[in-house]
Amino acid sequence: MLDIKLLREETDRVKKMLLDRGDDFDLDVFTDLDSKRRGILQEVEKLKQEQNSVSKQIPIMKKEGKDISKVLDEMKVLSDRIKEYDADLREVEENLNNVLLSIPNMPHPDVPAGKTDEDNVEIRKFGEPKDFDYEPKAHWDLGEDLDILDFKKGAEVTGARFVVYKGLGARLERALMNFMLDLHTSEHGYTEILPPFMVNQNSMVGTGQLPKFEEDTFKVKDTDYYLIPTAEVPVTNMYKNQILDGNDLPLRYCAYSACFRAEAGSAGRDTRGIIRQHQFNKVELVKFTKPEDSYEELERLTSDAEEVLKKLNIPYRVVRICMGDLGFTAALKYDIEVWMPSYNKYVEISSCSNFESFQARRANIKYRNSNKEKAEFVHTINGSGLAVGRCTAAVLENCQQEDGSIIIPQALVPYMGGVDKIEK
RNA sequence: GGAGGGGUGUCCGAGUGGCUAUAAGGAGCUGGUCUUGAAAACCAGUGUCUCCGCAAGGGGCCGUGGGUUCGAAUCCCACCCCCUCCGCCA
Repeated sequence: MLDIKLLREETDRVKKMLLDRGDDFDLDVFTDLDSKRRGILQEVEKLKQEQNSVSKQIPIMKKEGKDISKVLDEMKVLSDRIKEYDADLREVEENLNNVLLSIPNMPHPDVPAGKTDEDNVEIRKFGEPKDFDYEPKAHWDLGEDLDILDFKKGAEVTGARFVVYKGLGARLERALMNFMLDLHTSEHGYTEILPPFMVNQNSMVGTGQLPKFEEDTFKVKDTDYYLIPTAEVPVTNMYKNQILDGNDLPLRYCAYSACFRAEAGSAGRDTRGIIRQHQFNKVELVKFTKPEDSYEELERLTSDAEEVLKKLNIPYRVVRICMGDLGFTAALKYDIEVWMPSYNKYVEISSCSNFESFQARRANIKYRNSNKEKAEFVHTINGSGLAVGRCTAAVLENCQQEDGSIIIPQALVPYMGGVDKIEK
């Protein structure tokens, strides 16, 4: 959510932002509702002031033995009028709030212009894609041949876009999760969280998934609960409606969770393999920082996530996401893209974003350095560290041998119980 | 799932329709007095708001949302959360 003062005072700037993002939201809707609300408010508050002051007089007049029946009659009329205004106000405020929750974040000036992911700007690269002297296999073929990924069973047990990991495939996925969590907790200073995998609607609004992206979510029937699309949601909302001690900032958390996404609108994309599933594993990094530290912390978080691929020695690049591809909530975003031989290109494996105060304002998360100061909104930052399923796919494809076996990266071998190769 | 108890400001905690509840009292915090310095003691200040207003000022907020009333933290309804006991259960 943006500061309402910004929307009022710098309407043109916000309009330009919406245009740059390719968002078709009409800001005049906000302006109208906002002035309507203020109009009603000024009327009703005048009436309430009168009601309050007369109400204070009533017990005094009673005590003096005066006849107050006429005053009570007048007050009844006043009270009814206030109720009418309040009802109008409620309606306008509900609409206004929905509008506020539907306006995307203001991008940072460093966000490159552009409309699609084609326009994202490469920032740096690690490693070189291996030049196979044979036709490399895709991870779905490798996985089926080695009997470690079973797409047929996933489809039978549940449906399309679900997979069953078997044997060393399951072990590899679990090894990656543990490897990532250990790296971030013991070397990068994050505190591990194992959050609930369902959250209430309020939390989904807090981090920006709702109300706009309902069709991307899985909702649990007859409850207020949603399956989390990322651990960002429960972890960020741990501090909703709280004032944090500035001396404790930045807070750095890492969390494993399964993630659930309906992938509405992605029909036909990445239908083979484990790149785009309805359920996948992810280790998420989340930070709460002071505003002045947030961009430095974003850089650190991104490099913390990159470290996973460096240690696995798998090629990747980092891109800065352009205006049109930025997403609703971010002010600035880096994607880490891993080399995927079957796609013959780099594929997103992590998105690292600074939301500035956008989520903090929605979830009402503040800090103050001492109780002399007025509390201010924190900045929130998060990124995948990394998407585990995609990382499994990357290991299979990048570490494959001509005979279809997989050489496990050295850093993972201890997590594989000493197994250094997956073969038939 | 059943029965009972509870949710009040930074924290503890009082308050069951108007009678300084204009949220008591205490702790904490800030400033001061005293002191070589500190502690203690004493004095004073100290809730919040993405609410309205140029300001003066006004309004809202006692778990959440409705309602009753001239007037609600207080009464009514629904829901959420926490605690105790019972049942069920990995």
